[in-house]
Amino acid sequence: MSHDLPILDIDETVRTGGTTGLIGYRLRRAQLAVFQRFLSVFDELKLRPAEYSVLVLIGDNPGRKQTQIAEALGIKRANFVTLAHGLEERGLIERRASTGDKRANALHLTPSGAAFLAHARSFHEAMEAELIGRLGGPAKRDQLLDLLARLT
Amino acid sequence: MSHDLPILDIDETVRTGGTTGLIGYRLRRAQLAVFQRFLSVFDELKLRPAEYSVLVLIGDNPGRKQTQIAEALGIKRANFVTLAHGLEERGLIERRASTGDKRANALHLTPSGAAFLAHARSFHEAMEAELIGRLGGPAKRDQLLDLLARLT
DNA sequence: TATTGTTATACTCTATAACTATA
DNA sequence: TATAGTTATAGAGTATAACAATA
Repeated sequence: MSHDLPILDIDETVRTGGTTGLIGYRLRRAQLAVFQRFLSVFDELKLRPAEYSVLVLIGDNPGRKQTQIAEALGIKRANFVTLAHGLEERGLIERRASTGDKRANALHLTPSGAAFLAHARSFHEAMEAELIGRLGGPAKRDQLLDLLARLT
Repeated sequence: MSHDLPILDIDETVRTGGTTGLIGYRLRRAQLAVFQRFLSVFDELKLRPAEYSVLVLIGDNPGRKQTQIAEALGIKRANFVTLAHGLEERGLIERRASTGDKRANALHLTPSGAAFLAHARSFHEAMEAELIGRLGGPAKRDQLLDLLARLT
């Protein structure tokens, strides 16, 4: 892998000989490919990436306020409302009255939400295993996560 | 870097102890961070990532049809119309009548478009150098690009 | 005054269908 | 029949402002 290879290998008839950077471009391409894979795997569960991450966070941090979960995921609290409402309508989460602060909603998984999350997690783990395989093993995965962390 | 660290380090009060995968999540986070950096750097040029990639491709492949440039970048040809129109209105590109096929537009940079692109490239190269620094050098960058390619 | 959840709204990006003129 | 460019449109995702209830 050299930095002066063509940016594009999608269509061999269109190429660049640029020596400019391409980290952002390749990063975006890889992210889109992985997300596309996620979408197709989670299609039958009718679960979007953001919804899955919310369930994971609530499962690991029951009782938190909407603002806390939303901020941890980089979701604006205004947009989190619709997301949480959808999960609540599906019976996966509950918005209980918070003890102490009457403004806040304490988020919890319902029993069926916990079961659903366990199922979704197994899907995710299978996908992750496939990605690790493509990367060349767990050591390569750790290498990738380390490099990504340096960009964040 | 181990795989059973918390997914979230944004807010220490919200964490997961999950052993599930996080490649997609970290990939998305890193991609957003890099794109955010791109947006702030290219803000004064009033240039979006997609517009920049189009200019680069036209610069390296003058005379190509809209469809060819669009497909190479994963942009729908319907959405490419507005994008190309904006670049043309700014005097950066030209849509010339294609020789042979009267349906097609042959895309070219204008002289000022070429000068503008050279300027934008220098911005991009500086950003890329900064990213390489954060990664720990060119070897690390190549390592990252190699790993990303395996995911695509 | 500040914060929580909420509504309304707008802007970008992306996706599809359908049209026209050419091939 | 198929392709190139275009238009219209719809759906996500994301952003801000403003409000009522509560702190």
